Amino acid sequence: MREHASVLHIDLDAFFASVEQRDKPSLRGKPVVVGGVGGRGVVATASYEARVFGVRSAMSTREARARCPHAAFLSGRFHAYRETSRAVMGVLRELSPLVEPLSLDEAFVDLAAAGLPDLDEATVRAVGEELRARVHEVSGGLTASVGLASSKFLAKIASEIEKPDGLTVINPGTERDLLRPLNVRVIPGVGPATVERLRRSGVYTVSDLEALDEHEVVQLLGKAHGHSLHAMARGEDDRAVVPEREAKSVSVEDTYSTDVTDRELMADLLTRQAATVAGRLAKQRMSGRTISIKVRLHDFSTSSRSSTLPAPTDDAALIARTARGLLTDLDTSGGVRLLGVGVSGLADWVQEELFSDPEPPEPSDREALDRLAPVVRRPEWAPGSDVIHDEMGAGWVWGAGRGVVTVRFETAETGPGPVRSFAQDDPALHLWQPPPDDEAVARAVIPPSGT
DNA sequence: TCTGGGGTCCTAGGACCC
DNA sequence: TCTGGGGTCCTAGGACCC
Repeated sequence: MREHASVLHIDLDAFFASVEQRDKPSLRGKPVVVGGVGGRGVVATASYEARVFGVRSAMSTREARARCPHAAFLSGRFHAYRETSRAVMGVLRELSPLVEPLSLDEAFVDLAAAGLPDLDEATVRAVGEELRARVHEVSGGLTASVGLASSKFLAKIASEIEKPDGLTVINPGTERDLLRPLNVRVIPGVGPATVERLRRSGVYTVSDLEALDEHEVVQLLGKAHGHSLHAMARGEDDRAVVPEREAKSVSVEDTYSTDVTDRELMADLLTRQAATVAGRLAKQRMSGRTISIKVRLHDFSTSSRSSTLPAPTDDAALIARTARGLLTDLDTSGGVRLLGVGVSGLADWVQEELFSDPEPPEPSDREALDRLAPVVRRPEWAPGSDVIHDEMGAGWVWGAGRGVVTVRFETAETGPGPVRSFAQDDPALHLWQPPPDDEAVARAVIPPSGT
């Protein structure tokens, strides 16, 4: 626990809707709802004028329309939101090097790293107010709510207290009294399922939770969750403000306005999503080993399937082929409302382990390969021992499974080359007859249009 | 015609290895 | 015939957050 209220949380009020009102004066003072406008859309943000009618985030757009038919329903201009967000985050970073964005409209700032002369209440309050003014300025008139406290958890609660367009400082020492009467739902990580479990144990408020000993909470909610909730109920939270975090996955998903029943169409949709994911990976100079699909059926039940490749890839064709292979596993006969493709297990694009294990063949191996004669196609390929070879160079078979063979190419002249994928039964792939005491070696004869 | 899209983290079981 | 005990990786699902 810090001795000063040096963690700042800032939250832009009704962010998406406010940007729309900023850019379209005719919407000012009127109910605005930003979100999915189609038949299966949900509300991302409602302006305060729309909230009066009971419109809330995550509500279906259908219901929002019923509650507030005269609101403006907009699908969102993420480019504008991102730009405004960038300007605001820039202001925060002028204040302290330790800024942790949580989303486009929210961030923590560590004032202990801001080089302030003092961190007493009057100082942090003044800093918070000045920040709100600066944000108003650079964002073209948006309002923000700011909370200041001795931890992330409490700073976030603080910013809610005077929302919108307000500022609250929770002074160190007063945290527990402030928390006790609040609903357990205020604790981060307590969602509907946890609320229900706690309710069955007669726990409604933070003070109820505080009365339980740690063992009981862990029993009820599991190790990690129980531990952190027990601590937070006591106002204990020593999580640091971390400025940069590496992405762990990249994914795309789409809900269709009507359920998809045609398997071929599903395959096409997955292929397109794979291309989108591959594009994002390439843009971030990342690649990943685990390919996942997500399928939501007509009844909203959701399944996922994943497959881990031997080496990271950002290749759209390989991601697509793997994704389509994973779909084979699932019964979609009732129709599908959502499909998604994701890649996780991310690595920087050029990473040593990509090339180091198993050892790529030495250039001299290439000559050895040339002396071998092709005979038959191989029914399956052995990662790590089969070698594929064509005019691009020599490559090891990295992965084989689910109908796909991945090959990593490398030559002495060009160095490490791409990871490419082939259908396991691709007629272009030929087995080379190994010498009597040599291990199995393969050769790929790839047409120019290959992969 | 209830219920988005982008993520993160945790759990639990099985495989596999030493 | 009587069978340990970790550790790590992988998969599937669930909860949660904005």
